[in-house]
Amino acid sequence: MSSFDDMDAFEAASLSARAMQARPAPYLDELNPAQRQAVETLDGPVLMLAGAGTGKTKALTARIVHLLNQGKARPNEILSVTFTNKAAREMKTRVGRMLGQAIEGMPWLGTFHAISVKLLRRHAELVGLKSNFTILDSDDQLRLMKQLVAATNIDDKRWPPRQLANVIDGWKNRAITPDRVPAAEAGAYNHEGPRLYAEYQARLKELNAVDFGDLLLHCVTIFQTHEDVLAQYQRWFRYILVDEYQDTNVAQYLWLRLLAAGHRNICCVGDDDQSIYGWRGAEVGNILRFEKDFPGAHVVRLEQNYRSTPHILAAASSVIAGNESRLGKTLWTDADDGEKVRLIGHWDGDEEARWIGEELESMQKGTRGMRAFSLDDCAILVRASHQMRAFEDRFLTIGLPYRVIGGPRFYERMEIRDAMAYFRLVTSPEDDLAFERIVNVPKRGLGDKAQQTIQRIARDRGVTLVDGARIAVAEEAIKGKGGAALRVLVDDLARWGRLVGSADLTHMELAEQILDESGYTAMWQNDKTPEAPGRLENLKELVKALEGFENLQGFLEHVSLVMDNETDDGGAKVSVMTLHAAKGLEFPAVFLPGWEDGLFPSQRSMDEQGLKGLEEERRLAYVGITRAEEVCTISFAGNRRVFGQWQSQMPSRFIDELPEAHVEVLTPPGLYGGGYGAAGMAASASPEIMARQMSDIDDRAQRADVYNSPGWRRLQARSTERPMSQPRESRNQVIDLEAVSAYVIGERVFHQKFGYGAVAGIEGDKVEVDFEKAGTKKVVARFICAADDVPF
DNA sequence: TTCTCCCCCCTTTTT
DNA sequence: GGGGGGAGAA
Repeated sequence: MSSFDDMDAFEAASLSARAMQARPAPYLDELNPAQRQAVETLDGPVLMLAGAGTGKTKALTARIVHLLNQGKARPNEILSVTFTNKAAREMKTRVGRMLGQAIEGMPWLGTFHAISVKLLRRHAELVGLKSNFTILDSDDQLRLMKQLVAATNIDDKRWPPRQLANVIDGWKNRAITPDRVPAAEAGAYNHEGPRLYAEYQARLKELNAVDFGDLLLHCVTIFQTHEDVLAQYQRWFRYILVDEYQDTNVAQYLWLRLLAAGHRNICCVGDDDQSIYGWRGAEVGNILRFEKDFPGAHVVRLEQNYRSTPHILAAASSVIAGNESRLGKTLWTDADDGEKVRLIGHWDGDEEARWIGEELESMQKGTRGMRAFSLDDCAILVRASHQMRAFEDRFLTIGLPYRVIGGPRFYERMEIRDAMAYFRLVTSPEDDLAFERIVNVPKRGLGDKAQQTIQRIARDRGVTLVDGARIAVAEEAIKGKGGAALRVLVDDLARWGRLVGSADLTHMELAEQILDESGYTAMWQNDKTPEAPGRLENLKELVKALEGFENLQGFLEHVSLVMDNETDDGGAKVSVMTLHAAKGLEFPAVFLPGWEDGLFPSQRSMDEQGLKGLEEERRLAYVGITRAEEVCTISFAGNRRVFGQWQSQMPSRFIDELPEAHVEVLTPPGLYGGGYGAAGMAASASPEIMARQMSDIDDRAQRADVYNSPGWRRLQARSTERPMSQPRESRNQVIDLEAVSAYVIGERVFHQKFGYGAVAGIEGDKVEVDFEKAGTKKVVARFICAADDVPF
């Protein structure tokens, strides 16, 4: 039954081992010396420091194959952990391809979370859960937090429940249980953090539910408190492989270290320069500390890059060199030069999207002396998901096929969540959160008051909400229409529950029946809003997605772990995704739009994390650039809509860090030449841009002022006054001196974020300003401008 | 109870 | 430009 004693797996294992032993290991010949060393050093701890594009997945998969080939382990004795489902899938197919056969027998190749679920289902009772526990999504999690906060005397305006969720997540990421919250952090969330954390955990237990963080945390707890269980797995997992080690958080680190403690056959692969999940609790320290944790570890560095051209590599290296804390690697390649990294500035975000759209169209035919690219070869990587909409809008207008990866996800849509809540409730009636979600969806006349009655009854008798509702119906605690509707709902739930696993109908039919009989489908059919048809479509797709699973439970678990619904209907498409989602991927042509200070690097990251945040942003820039194989196009806009308001933007500081010798500035006519006003616009701008410009009130004045803004000056300075060949130091000096000398003490200045103020002192390239609202702050000179020059 | 309007705050990034 | 929450009306 369990994969532990899975005979199929065993069969597959011995089969493949024999098959591989019959002929030599061709996969080894394809490796370079460093990769080969990483693959062949099978026993003992190994740390593979693998820069971007150095073939680490290849090495990792070859290592798995080699383990099997050498008869070191059977497929189900290898624990192989990744961070994303995508990476897990990829590795599975690559191992299969290398072995020359489909590989079904690797049950322990998966994400930390997927593997943890598997472990936890077996040992749930050790942490007070039943093995059919539900996994809450962040939506449920937040609703639970809200309830807890509401029950406390806390102003949820000042202390948003979301913040509590972050605090608790942070603790879980560091494997801190409620009883172990450090004294220094007892003040978190208005001093209620630790108590609410304990309450939250208690509530989860009542609900027989876990959140994402719990999956790992519970496993660690089990390992720490039940030596026999731990020992069993230590013996079972003879070899451990970990991908993206730089992204492990403390909980994951403990999880791994406990499992590897016996034989220490652990191979971690990572790149400190690609650590981009610090906000999720990732500890780069884990990778830096590896040799201490595992004395005698073999460290292998993969530095030959097989992905990108030298220009792209040089640009990436130059940017990442700005970071202080790194192990340091030198990537090299023997590829031909190819295109320089292309840099282009735009008037605004719409213009940027328009240009990229047009560029994509011409690139399909081949343009600017480059080869032709298929849309599948192209990707647009953004910092924040809201940037994707501009591209979607544009691509829809011009009919350019695109695919959004990791955007608003299928399973996060309202109708899908509602439907899933029905399914959840039918398969596990104790799922109170699911009940709350659907009790009045569709409208059943069960408003706040009725729901409170149900809650009260349930709490008083210590039963689930469904049972509470049943009692309310029996005792007629809820009168009128609502009461009648509740009776129907309760009966329906019971009836559907009896149909689960029934031989008379498939789980797809059951799902359909639930949606129809509950009135949920009808609710959307009667809905006249424009999105209703789409929602019905999605529901159909949901039922269709059920086909791939044996039963409803299996499906629900899949969904909670794999939030994306991969449906790709052929045809070449350009991919649009966040930089985070792009990690581990590569594309011949990459567009990196929105390189503007505040957006990228993100203001928030810098505000909250300071230099640490900036360095993580810089690593993100590095990840972005290194996704490109042949062409990398970076762009920024002078103006952008932020929360629906036009705001002038300054080019990202990372742009200054690009090496000039490897960058080509693409300058469309009319942008920098000063002729962007009426004349230049008529010639080059598209009708809709003109229309928008015309509709902007006093746009003429605005435009004139933008010319004087520091960002605009910098833009101009960059492309015209100083040729790209000028050495970098002197360029920076020029800018800074320029900016500083522009101010005198006492002068009234303006700062994007802090507003108006008076210059109080000048120090290098920093200016001390007494802001009227924000107090005295030292700011970088180029972020302020004379008060008269304010761009609006 | 529900609907609608208005105001506020907001947005990193993901398993 | 958009969603959530509160207030007030049908």
